[in-house]
Amino acid sequence: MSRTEPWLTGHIPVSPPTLADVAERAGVSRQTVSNAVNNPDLLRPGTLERVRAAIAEMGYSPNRAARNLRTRTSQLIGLRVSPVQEGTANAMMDRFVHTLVDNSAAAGYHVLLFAGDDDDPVTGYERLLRATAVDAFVVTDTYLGNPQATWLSAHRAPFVAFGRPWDQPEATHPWVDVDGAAGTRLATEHLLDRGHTRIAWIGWRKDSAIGEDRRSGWLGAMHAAGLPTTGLASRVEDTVQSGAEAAAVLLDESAPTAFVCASDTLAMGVLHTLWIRQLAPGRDVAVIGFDDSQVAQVFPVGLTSVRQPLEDVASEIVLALEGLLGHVHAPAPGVLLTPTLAIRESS
Amino acid sequence: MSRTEPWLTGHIPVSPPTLADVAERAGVSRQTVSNAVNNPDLLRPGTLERVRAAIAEMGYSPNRAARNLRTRTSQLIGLRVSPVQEGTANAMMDRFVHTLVDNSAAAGYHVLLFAGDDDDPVTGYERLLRATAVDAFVVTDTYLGNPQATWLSAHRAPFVAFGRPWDQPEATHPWVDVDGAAGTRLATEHLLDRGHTRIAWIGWRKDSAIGEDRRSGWLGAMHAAGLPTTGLASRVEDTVQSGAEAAAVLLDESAPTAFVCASDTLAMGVLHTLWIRQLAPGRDVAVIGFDDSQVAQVFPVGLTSVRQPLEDVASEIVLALEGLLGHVHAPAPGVLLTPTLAIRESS
DNA sequence: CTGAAAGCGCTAACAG
DNA sequence: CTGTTAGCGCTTTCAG
Repeated sequence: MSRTEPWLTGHIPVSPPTLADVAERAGVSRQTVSNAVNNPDLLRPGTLERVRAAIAEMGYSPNRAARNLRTRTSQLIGLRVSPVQEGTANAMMDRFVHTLVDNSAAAGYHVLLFAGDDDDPVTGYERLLRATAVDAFVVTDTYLGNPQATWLSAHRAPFVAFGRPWDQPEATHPWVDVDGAAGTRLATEHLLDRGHTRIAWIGWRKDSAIGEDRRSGWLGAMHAAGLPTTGLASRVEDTVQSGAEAAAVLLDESAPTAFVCASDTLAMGVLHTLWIRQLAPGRDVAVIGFDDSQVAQVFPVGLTSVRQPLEDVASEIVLALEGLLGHVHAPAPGVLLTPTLAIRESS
Repeated sequence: MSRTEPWLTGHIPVSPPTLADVAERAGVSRQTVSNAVNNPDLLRPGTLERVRAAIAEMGYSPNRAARNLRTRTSQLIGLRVSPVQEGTANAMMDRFVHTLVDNSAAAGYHVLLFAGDDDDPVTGYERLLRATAVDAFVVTDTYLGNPQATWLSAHRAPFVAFGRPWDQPEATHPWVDVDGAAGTRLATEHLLDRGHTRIAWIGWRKDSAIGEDRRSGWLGAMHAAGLPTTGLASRVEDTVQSGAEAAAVLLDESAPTAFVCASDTLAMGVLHTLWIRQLAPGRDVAVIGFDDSQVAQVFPVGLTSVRQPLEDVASEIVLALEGLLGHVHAPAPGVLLTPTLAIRESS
């Protein structure tokens, strides 16, 4: 592959070979070359081989634009990137994007990144759609109240969401999500196994559906174990500072021996408070975060964290996309995956 | 914009309007509509307004594939994503990609992500190039010895590198890079200002050009201050573990009061060793990392870190790309940007 | 199984 | 300043 192709050799840039060039060389019609590429079964073995040889010799690849124009597809999947949030541990998207790119490639798609500002999340989608620049979208930021999903549905644009349509039970679009409650349940049960009984929760404000979901896993596990939860829960903003303050208050008032947090960011706050109070994470007080971000992995003590199976999420999303675009009526409107626990020294 | 467009309203999906549709509605020829979009100056104000009204009414956008076929461009910039490295603090790419997407959008380009495996870094590029699927590439992983850059140059493919062609002085392609030596010099001088004199360096193996560059900044600043550096430098692998071990050895043998590290990952290792030895970062021993990763930002103590001006890198890259694609012979083959220091509690 | 004809939607090059 | 003509490279009919 890394051999120099004839048409790229010359010092004067020359346009790549076309179907017609290959056809002439192989002594067949253009159509036959097209078939050799797209429907090899239609060719007699001998012809096929001859055409293939010509293709290889000339370094031919079908022109994308021409094919797109003809087939009315682009083999492109749109993914909107929202502005980076500094100061949070959310490098999760990085991992997701990577696996999405890999999975899409296997299905013959590329990922097109486009910018979007959070004030008007819809216009980016609309432009690409009208220009028929992408075949479908992957929508990730469903936590925003999800105007994109609603808009895309209304406009019959193919898309798959990473995230459940929390507040729209009537939504029928395909989605893939991770069971946050199962994750925190896993975390809590892990701590119960370690002998902890006073396990605190630090999560987000009540208006976050994801936050409430994660909280319910902790609550359920505690109740199932017959343990009280009064005074052991806190709801704050997703910052290190808030996590640290919440931990301090909880330690003073309820003396928990372990913390389950809705995010790694909050868990870092807890670790900060422990450090100030000379408490050793994992030995004196256990801490578990959520997302298995790079911060959790690199942090010297090693932060135990709930890890989303993003590889599986990506592959399910691509599967759903293929269903959507293959005009196969996808059977599964929603897929819920279970996270795992990355256990480290902090628990 | 978020108003429902006529052609998207119906419950039966109907294809978007074409140039011809708009032309008919506006009572002009197709070419005039094309001009209204691409060369508005050519139209008489009255006609222009009439055409624009028709465009708005029908919700018309030029079909991308058709335009691409005709103009032989794709308005797409290819960016290869290599497999995620777990366990390192390198979320830098995240920030870079975001700013690249934003800057590209402003220039009328989208970013196409494609997968690449590190064993054969070239084939992904070749396929896209042959299919004329992208107009140009941005190459980021120049530290690999850079076979991509060489290959792309040889094949006269337009690309801009993020990273200098360290080992190829004869390279003529445009590149944008960050002055690592300036960054570590900044860090070292900051520590000197704070009264430190025994400042240690923990960096990478000698075969890393970037590593040697960063090391030279520390070395230069120390020498400029007339301070000795013997026994104060260590070269290890880029892992938390290695950083921790190197710090332990250096503390035992040379008793430095400050560390400058080639990466945040290594700095985390140093912090780990300090923590084990009950030394307070920033008070007992100062630590400075490199990259201002999320880890540095979120870490409870707050890790001072050299921050690459990725926004500027992205905008310079897009500038270079525009030069390349506009067939303007770009005047600047290389742009070197200076990093800043994000000062936190660890120093 | 192979070939010929047609056209996807757009814009470059002219002519009026 | 506007309209006509031509064709980018490909695939989808439909005949042979």
